[in-house]
Amino acid sequence: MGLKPTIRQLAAGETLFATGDATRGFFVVRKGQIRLVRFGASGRETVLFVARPGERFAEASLFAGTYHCDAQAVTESTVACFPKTEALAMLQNDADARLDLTADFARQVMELRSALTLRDIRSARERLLAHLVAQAGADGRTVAIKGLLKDLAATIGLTPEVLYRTLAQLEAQRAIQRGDGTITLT
Amino acid sequence: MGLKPTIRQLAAGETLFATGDATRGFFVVRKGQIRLVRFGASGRETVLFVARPGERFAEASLFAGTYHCDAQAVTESTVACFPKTEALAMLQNDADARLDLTADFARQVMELRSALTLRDIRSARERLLAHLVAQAGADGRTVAIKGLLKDLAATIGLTPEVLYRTLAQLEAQRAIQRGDGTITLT
DNA sequence: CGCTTCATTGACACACATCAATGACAGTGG
DNA sequence: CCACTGTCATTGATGTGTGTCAATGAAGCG
Repeated sequence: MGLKPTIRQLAAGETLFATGDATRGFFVVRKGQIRLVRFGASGRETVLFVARPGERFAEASLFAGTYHCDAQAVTESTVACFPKTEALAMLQNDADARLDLTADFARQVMELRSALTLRDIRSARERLLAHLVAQAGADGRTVAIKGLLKDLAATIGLTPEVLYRTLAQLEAQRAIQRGDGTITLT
Repeated sequence: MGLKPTIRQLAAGETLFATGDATRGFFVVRKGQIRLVRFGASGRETVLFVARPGERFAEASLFAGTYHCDAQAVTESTVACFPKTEALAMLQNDADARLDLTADFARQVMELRSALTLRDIRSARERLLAHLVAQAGADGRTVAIKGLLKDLAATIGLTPEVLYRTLAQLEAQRAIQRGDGTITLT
């Protein structure tokens, strides 16, 4: 982005914006976690998304007048704020930046749809294999595991225990091979 | 869109494009269903997305040289084809069109993230209630059910039977009230 | 009227979530 | 340098919620 954001610190539990507030722009998490929640008439709250470091949120606020959910810091957090007016002006004027942003959104849409379709696979074994196939590198067989296994478990919608078990089972059946930070399909 | 697409008929099982093909553009389903699948080195296939009438797919192909998955018609289908070059030219020249497209992508990103977060709720009862809260109309209590209940079941990742049961249970507990095509939270 | 699909309810089994315990490992502080 | 602490990875035991199979009624449709 050719934009220079302002940085904002948030204490745990602090509110970044609330439903009905005039939109100020979109944000990127630098540190901590930001929860986007919506409250129903019954008072029941629904978590729409939990943004983690590196993730962008409230993008649609660029095209709306008010926010449609609340944003609260789960833990002590730092966020980069990209003002709406500047971002929109960039979309209007800067051809390269505009295509970048549009292309990035398009790529995210496909990624998210893949992730959602993956969740439709009930079996832990099949879901994990499908994820590995989708994440496989150039050779189509090797998958790099970046980060913790428990985080992988969360991204594919399994509990860590089930993931560990399933990995062990697949390895015992020689369907995969586990290396340091990598998994190879066989 | 100010674009006039070409229409294409597909027989059940017919392939619209395959992995590695040069990108021709993006598509909108008019009738039928189109499956986007990826094949792993092992031959295992992974369904990335099933596009239904009104849904757009292969948007990211506008920003890539080749397709990264196969598109096959599940049933006899009709798709509208929007050529890449024209679409990109329109994005360059027509400010309104590109803002529309970007806004639509941004909205889809948020919707998909909400849908994905919803899937993290294990309990059928809680997941359904969260969905209803998120979908509630202006009064925050009334949800219009467009389409079949079994389709609702699919979108929130439940089997139809479980959805029917959960709805009946919630109504018996007076947590919701069911009307003709509507559900009201109480 | 058959035929099809949807909505609904019942019965049952199993896969996954949950709780619990252990070892490995890194970081920390005395 | 060594207890101490915390987190992650791993495996075991157990229960339950959800999926699955099955049957029925209702409604739309040719």
